[in-house]
Amino acid sequence: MVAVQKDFSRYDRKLEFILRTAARIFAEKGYHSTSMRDISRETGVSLAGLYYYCQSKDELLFLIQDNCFGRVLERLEGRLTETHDPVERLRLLIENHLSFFAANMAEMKVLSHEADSLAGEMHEKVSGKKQQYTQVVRRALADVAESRTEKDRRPVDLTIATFALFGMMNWIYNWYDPQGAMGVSDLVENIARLFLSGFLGEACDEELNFSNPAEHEPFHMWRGTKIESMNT
Amino acid sequence: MVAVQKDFSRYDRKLEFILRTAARIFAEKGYHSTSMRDISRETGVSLAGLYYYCQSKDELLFLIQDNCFGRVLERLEGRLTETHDPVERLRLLIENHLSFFAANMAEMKVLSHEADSLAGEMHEKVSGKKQQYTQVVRRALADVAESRTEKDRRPVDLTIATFALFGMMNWIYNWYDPQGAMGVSDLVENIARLFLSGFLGEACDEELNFSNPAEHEPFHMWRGTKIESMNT
DNA sequence: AGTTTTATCGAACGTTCGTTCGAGAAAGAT
DNA sequence: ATCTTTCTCGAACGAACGTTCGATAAAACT
Repeated sequence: MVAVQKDFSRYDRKLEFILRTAARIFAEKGYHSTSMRDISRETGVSLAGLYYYCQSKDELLFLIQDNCFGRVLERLEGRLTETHDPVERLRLLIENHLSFFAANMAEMKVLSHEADSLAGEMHEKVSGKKQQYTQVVRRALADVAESRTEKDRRPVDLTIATFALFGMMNWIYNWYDPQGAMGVSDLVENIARLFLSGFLGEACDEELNFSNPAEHEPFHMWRGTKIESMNT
Repeated sequence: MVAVQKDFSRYDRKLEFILRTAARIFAEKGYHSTSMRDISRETGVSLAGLYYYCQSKDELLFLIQDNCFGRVLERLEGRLTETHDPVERLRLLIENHLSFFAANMAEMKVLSHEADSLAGEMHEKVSGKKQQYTQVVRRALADVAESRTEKDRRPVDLTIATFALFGMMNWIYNWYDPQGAMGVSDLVENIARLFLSGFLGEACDEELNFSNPAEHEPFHMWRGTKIESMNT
């Protein structure tokens, strides 16, 4: 019953290692096509041993999604306190989403692509966070619209705009290669530009403050250092 | 060996009925979570009987995807001959994609969501059509950009713009309800507006010719009439 | 040292899966 | 009416699946 720091940390780090590996395989072959034997093989943990760290395959998916959503939300809410300017806040939001996506492609792909692979309570909990996140984005868009005179604003439906933005951002798991030549900064700048002022339309670079592009340091959702093998 | 019209038609119509049902179930529960027994139950065709109409479960998915892509491409190429104005062509392209999507939600969801569920030759063939489609869209965007002076154009990366547009359009299966209050016209207008002139930015309604909204007649990919049950 | 807690695993269980086979019914042709 | 082709299906097969159990090893604690 006495949980010393070392034991607690050991268990947690190995669970995290399993989750990280599982996320990678889920992203590669899809949740339903991945077997517990796949995860066993890749982690080096025996098939039965996995069930010491989770109650079911479902729970692995849940832990990945819940953790992932928690981190994005957490970081977003921290960032949004930085400024009160609606356009700048929206740019922060896009930057937060895309840089986190790029730094955690596997987990975010699992989050986007396996949204309906859970059922029951677990599905409810993840869906709750998704709705919460959606509301934050919708609110941010509404703020931008309201900060404008009717003349400087496009007559775009708020719901469509919200999901269009999500579509632009979440679709990247279908084509973007984080290792490739195109950096996260390019992604953020282009998508923020596209969404705000469109493919044609007038410039808004001053407002978006793209003259000195921000640093986009990778933000990994897992705490532990990379562990190639967990053989003790 | 003598294939009379009636026999040929009978076989084809039943295969189509199976494909249509399979597409619906694939869309509902995902390809890998759908069993041949599910399809058997919903179609009323016995488990073994299904294999008279297809060689494998893979082939069912392939036939749906191949058929679906074929139809969109076919219709798009027909429509694109209507005009030479780049902006109008792009609007046509968006309208074509979204109205087809809305009229064939199940099939298009299967196309978007199960893009990597096939392997080997079948995957190659569908991927080929996808690349072809992507090229057409990319070309259309390039034409729009080239028709503009540098001043009237946003400095947006062509690859990012292409996939951002696909993201906006394909993401709708995650939220849009074709039976709901929001019509396809709303979808097309808003997304075309958003993509071309952005959430802020200047108007482009004249160019997009939104004053008299076009008719968006449902275009169903299957030829046959609706068949509730195939009991003969 | 001994005792308790934590961690690991081989072997197996029951289920479900995609697919096959051969017999037979239905439909069409002559 | 007879023969041929087209179509259907119950029953079964082998493989793979998620999960469990009891034994055992490793680690931590006293």
